Amino acid sequence: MPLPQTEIPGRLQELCAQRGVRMTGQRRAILEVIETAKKHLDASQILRRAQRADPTVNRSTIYRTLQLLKRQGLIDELDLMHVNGEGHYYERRMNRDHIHMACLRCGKIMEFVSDVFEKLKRQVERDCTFRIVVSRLEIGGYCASCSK
Amino acid sequence: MPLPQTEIPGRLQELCAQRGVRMTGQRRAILEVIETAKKHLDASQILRRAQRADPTVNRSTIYRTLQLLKRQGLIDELDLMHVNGEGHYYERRMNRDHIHMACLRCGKIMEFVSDVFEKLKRQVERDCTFRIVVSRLEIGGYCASCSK
DNA sequence: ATTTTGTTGCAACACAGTTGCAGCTAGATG
DNA sequence: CATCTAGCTGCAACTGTGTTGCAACAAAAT
Repeated sequence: MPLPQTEIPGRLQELCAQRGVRMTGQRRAILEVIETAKKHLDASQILRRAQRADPTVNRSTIYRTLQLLKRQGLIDELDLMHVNGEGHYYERRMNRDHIHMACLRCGKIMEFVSDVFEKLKRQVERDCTFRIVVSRLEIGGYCASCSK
Repeated sequence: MPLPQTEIPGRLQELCAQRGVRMTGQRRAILEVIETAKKHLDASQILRRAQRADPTVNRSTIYRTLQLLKRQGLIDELDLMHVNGEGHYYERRMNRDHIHMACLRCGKIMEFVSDVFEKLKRQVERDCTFRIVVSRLEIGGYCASCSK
């Protein structure tokens, strides 16, 4: 079961600089949180963590920055099938897209990289004449331990 | 570009009866709206339309009924990439899953049925030992006319 | 006809996400 | 290095989505 590769630290800031995105203390704190997160975080979790580095960071800045990063294609927005609450979760965009599986019983989130997924996207682009910018495949069901 | 097949009218009510779901006037109104919808509707649109058949239908009943239908696997919940607002959209679950494509420029929603998608789901079930209950593939990008 | 069980409207609530604005700051300019 | 300006920020107030406790009510089992 292939896992998505991890990324170089500081990369997100570097990519922002390349695109002429103005860098501020608050944004640095937010990028740091997103980059070092070991699980998917929602806006309020990102806020709490970013405030540890910079207590002045405000809730609206979180939302504005998340919008910016989404527009820049640097992060992806997820629902994770709402197994752990409404609202959205965010993650650093990786080199390769991956599928998210959410266990409806234990709430565990799993990730999966697949060539078939890449093939499917190419098929959509070809057969539907559609230029893909962002894609999101979420699956809800039961993980190995909860299926028993 | 294959399209998802349409369904028999009244089917939703029939399926509810089969599962022992109690039928009320309000639920009939809501099921009717979902079944005859020609585009994806959100909760407030479903409310407004259901109230045309039964003006007493309340907002909470909409949300409670949508939850019920979701739990029963009779409808699917979509984000449609939030191209037309936050919140969720709903549609009758079809025999075959389909992919949703949302144009980030004109907001058009397209649907696509693919064997490769079915293959991908089987691969996930096999390789990850995951029993799929619900899946949702949404793609954002540019449609043929907006790509030009 | 009666009883049971689940559904409903209502009003109040919780929470996610947005916005207008005045003040501030990154980084461009000379 | 001082100045300037576009763009960012905190704040507070707001919008909209979805939830909940409760008393009244209605479906369907008896």
